[in-house]
Amino acid sequence: MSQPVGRPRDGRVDGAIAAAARELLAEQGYARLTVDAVAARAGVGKAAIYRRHATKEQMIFAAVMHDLDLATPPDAGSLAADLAAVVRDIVTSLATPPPGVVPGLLADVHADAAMAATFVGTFVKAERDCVMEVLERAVDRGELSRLPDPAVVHALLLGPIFAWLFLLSEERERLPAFADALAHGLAYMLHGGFGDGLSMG
Amino acid sequence: MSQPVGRPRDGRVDGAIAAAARELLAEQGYARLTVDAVAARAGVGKAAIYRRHATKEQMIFAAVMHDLDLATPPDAGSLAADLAAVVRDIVTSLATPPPGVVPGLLADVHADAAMAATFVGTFVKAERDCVMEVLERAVDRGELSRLPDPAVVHALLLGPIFAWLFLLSEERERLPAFADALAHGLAYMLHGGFGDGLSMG
Amino acid sequence: MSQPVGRPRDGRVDGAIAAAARELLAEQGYARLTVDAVAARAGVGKAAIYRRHATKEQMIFAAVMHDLDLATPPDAGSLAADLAAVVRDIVTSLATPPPGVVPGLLADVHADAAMAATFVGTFVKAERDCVMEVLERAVDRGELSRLPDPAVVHALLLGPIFAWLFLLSEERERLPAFADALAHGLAYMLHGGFGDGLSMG
Amino acid sequence: MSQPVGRPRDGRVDGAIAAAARELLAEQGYARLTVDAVAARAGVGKAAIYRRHATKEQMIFAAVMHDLDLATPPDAGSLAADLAAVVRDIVTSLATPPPGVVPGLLADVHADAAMAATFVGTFVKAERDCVMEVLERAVDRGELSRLPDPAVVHALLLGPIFAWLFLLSEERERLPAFADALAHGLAYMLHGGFGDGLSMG
DNA sequence: GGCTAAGCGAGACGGTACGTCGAGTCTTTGT
DNA sequence: ACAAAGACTCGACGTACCGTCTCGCTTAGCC
Repeated sequence: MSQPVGRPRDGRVDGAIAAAARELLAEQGYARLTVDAVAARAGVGKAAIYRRHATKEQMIFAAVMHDLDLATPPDAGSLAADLAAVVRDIVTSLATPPPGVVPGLLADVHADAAMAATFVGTFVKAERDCVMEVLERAVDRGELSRLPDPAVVHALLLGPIFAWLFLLSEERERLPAFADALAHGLAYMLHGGFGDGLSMG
Repeated sequence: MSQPVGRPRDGRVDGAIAAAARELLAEQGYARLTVDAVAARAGVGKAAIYRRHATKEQMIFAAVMHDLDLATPPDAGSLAADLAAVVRDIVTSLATPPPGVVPGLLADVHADAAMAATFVGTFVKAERDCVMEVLERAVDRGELSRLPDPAVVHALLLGPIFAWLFLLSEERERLPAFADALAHGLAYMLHGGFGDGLSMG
Repeated sequence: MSQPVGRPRDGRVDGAIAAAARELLAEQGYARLTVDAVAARAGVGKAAIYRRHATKEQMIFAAVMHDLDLATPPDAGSLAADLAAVVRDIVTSLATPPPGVVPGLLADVHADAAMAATFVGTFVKAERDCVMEVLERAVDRGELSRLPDPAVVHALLLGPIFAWLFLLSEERERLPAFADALAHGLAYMLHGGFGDGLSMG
Repeated sequence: MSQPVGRPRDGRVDGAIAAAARELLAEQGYARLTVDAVAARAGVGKAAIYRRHATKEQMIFAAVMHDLDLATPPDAGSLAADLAAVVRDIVTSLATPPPGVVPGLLADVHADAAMAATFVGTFVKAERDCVMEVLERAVDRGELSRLPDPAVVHALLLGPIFAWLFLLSEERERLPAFADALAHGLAYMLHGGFGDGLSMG
């Protein structure tokens, strides 16, 4: 391993950058965010940002994703309850960032293959693992006879929430009720055998 | 009504701009699209573009949205079959544009209130009308006892397709099968009473 | 000769264009003058302007030069008095247009060979004829023994006035006194034999 | 004094901009000069130009004026000889730049109050100092009894040269002879008392 | 009176340059 | 070697203006 030489990085700088980025995203929106503004707000040189992040997009990605809580929720006793917990986590992830940030980030992810790989390997995989765990619990419990395709279930959980917020621009007040109904409807579907093997994949 | 005065707009210019924009989106991707390049490709001055569109983003929006086919599909005899037809239209809308265009457009829509209003009033409303029509047919047919909330059904149709393509980056080959299963699963859910009154909306 | 066919030009349009151009030159300065503004002010289409003038510069040239009085002043009895009258005409030509117009016009003349030819053939030649006439009177009168080079005398009359106004930006109040001294100084010089044949040309 | 912070300006950039501008003025003329072309020729970004000059015109002004040699010529022993030396310097200043540059610059100077002030404070003042020095020498020598108004003498020196070149478009071959005659004629006039006190100023 | 040709105001057209802004890199001085 | 500051190249943006063209309409002379 290489011994670090010279002045070590100031750890407070990382935090200042992320905080400044989040503040400016909230104040001015995704499209109006500039690296110069982040540097100025953070009281930091632009070089300090580019020493840590290869591009502006990766800086934003890091700032927004920095503390996403994606641990699998504890066993709630039933598939429906477990799915409801997962859906609530998804809602939190999508509804917490300032408006415009999630669509902006998604566009940037699709414009850069490296970010796409990171995004799928980090965020998607973590969520997928939650889904997988919850489904396996249901099989173990005997609620489901076979393990459904987790990609399918994942899409059915994540997609409607995303659509509600960012495609249809429906009222956010109704989102918790919609999320809950989604979890129960999906459990009903899975109990009915949809999602098993051939019928869905 | 004010009768037009001065030289009228040349309709071929609108078409040339939209065509050039679509070509360049396909060839170079969303992020690399330049207004100058569109003007050059269309054989048009930049002024002609900015006379029609306030910003680059609105030009792209108009070019991509200009001829989306969102007519309600004919009655297929059952709710499941009708939903399958709607889902196929949605898949076509989302999967046809060159990669990166849909996420880019979505980000731009969320960065501009005027575009957001247009987007909801055009694309979303047209799709919503399809959904509504299909659900009313099912009620008329006696398949459903009550009319479900069309916003909920819309989110359940559109969201998973979008997630499959743009959030989860799942294989496009499996999309038709997934779309079909989605339509049938959703029909099963609606037959089961989910979406009626309190339980979902 | 070709018989004119079709609607004849509206003579009021020429006047309106020239008047609008002069007004806008006075209000906004040479560099800020636009053809659209002239057309709007004149209540005229741009085509009407370009039907009469090949370029913006020629339009300005015509508008500014439209009524320059360059008739040779009557015999005042002496070379000095005649020169003083010519100098007063030159002062009027140069000091009357709004500030910035003369330098602007001069730059345009030097940017376009056709305008340069017109300028020399019109304005310069008319002034040169005045100078020539005045010098010939002096020879006839016996004030001068030989005819000086009119180009030299012309430069010595016109140049200092131009310099006072546009190169040195000296006070305009002192210009009449300066012009008068110039005329007398020049007459003194010519009486002394400067300007004759070899000694000056 | 505030000590400089951040990266200092690269002095080579200033030189490259000025050199590129002068080259392009010579190659393409005043009207065809573009800022983009200057930047490209200088191997410099446009931002580097606009960091130094507020407008295209000020850039050209700086490029053309940057190294005008306006030192007072050494004492040549007589007023006529001193004036001849000053006139030669003026001829060099006016006849050296590519055609069209001097009129163009003059027009731009009159379109911008800030440039006008700089022009008078720099170029005019330096020339005026030369004139003043030469006249004082003549007074010290006893050639002149009183000091003439330097503004008047300046106008009489500079104006005819400018007129010869840019107003009358006379032959450049005859310019040296004209300049020499001008110097001697002016010396004759001054010796005769014109320019003293009341008679000229 | 009808026909033809050219004028008219209005404003869109292609093109070109402007001056600004942002991204990512580099070069200072300090610590 | 890292820090802040800020100049650097590059390239796109949206605006402005020029000179031309295209509308619908008016105004003349010639049949």
